[in-house]
Amino acid sequence: MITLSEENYLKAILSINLNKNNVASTNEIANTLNTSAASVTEMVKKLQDKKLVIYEKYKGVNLSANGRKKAIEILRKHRLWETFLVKKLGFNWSEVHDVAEQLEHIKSKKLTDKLNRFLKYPKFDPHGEPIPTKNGIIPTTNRITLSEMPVNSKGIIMGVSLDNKEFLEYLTKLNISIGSKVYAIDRISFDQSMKIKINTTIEYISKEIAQNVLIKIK
Amino acid sequence: MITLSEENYLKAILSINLNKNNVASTNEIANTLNTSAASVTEMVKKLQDKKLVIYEKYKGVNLSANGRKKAIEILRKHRLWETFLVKKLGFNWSEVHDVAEQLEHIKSKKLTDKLNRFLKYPKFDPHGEPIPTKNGIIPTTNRITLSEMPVNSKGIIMGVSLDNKEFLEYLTKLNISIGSKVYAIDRISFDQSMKIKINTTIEYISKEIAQNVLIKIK
DNA sequence: CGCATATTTTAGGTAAGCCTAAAATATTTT
DNA sequence: AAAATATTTTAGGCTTACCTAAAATATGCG
Repeated sequence: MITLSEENYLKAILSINLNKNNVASTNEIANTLNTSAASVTEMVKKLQDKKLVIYEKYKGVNLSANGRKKAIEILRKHRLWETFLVKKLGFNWSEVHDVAEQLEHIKSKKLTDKLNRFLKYPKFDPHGEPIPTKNGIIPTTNRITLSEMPVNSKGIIMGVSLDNKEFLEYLTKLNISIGSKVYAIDRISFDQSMKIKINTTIEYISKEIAQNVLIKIK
Repeated sequence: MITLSEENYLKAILSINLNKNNVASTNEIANTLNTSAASVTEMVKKLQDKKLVIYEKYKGVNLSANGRKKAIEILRKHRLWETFLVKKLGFNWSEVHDVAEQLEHIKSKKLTDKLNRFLKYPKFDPHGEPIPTKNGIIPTTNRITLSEMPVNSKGIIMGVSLDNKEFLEYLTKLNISIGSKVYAIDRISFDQSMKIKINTTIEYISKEIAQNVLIKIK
């Protein structure tokens, strides 16, 4: 049996893996989970005993095949539940994260399958993130971040890579949502901030925002 | 903040309260939760410090007004989730208990409200049990148990008072479900077992079964 | 390359929630 | 009402998951 804490560690390691594509360091995990480095070391040893991670002292942590499978299952549940909350219960995309964070730990394969079916096998969650398949594959999406968009090019908002309430609410205020048309007008080399057109409105956004908005180029 | 364990204790005390309408003894709680009497004593002290129960050494435990409110909220969530699982996801009534047992602990008032609305404000769960209202009232239902039914009287199955997989599957096998017509043909005084007619079929059921099936008399 | 700084691990401690065994109290039987 | 039995509480221990402080190791800069 896998505990709630263990699940959260696996999820954190997967998330670091996907975002930076390399091994997760002790400090990175500690920051992600708002815990101490010492606690991470301790837990990582436990996960290693359970063959869920591959770990070498001072060298960082990686998921084992089995650990990755478990982590992806949690991610799958998280994204299915977010979809349910938005599509069926009428939640706003900025308020679902905390609840999905609880729901993702519900243990029942049957429930996940039935939920998936009820939602008509969705491919993306409300933030535009791909929902992993039942057999643990995270569909790739050829998307780039807004910060990588060439100046004078057009695109469409496909999603976000950060599930943070303030961030999402700010996007809503700028009228940035999935499907919006975006045109990159200028990028200031000093701070990498950008001048963009969202649908028909001109907006100025910081590097931090641009890095977390996903675009499909036209 | 209230922990998962604390929630389970409150729920157990409420359940004993409702079924036997009196204070819960240490042993009763321990049996309900499959834990030791010593653990119960310890936890009950903690709940007393938090003003969730009223407890006097060797005299048993009762819920405080606040504790009762909390316990009823959990019961409400449990029954709403069971309704969701059966009505929306197509689970069988005998398989929902364990999953609902997990879902009932999800913390989000908004979620409960939206779920309730999504389900169109159901009054009863799939087992025929009344769903507590948002303000903590458990609607009363004038039902009797099958074991209390007079011989030679007619009734309709309204629900069950036990949420146990084997029990529910056995009922399904006997074709006993909510809405079924029942006629009490005979009761054997030796063991209180009964001969009944379910719709058009004659069946023999034990006292244990009869005590957990709820009937509305015609 | 060697020293300063940053990162990671170890050591030792805490709180929650469980346990068993023994002691205290309550209840039932004779 | 005293003895026998049942229930409840106390005492002492265990595991999980957290913490801080100190020690060990790795990294980066002059």
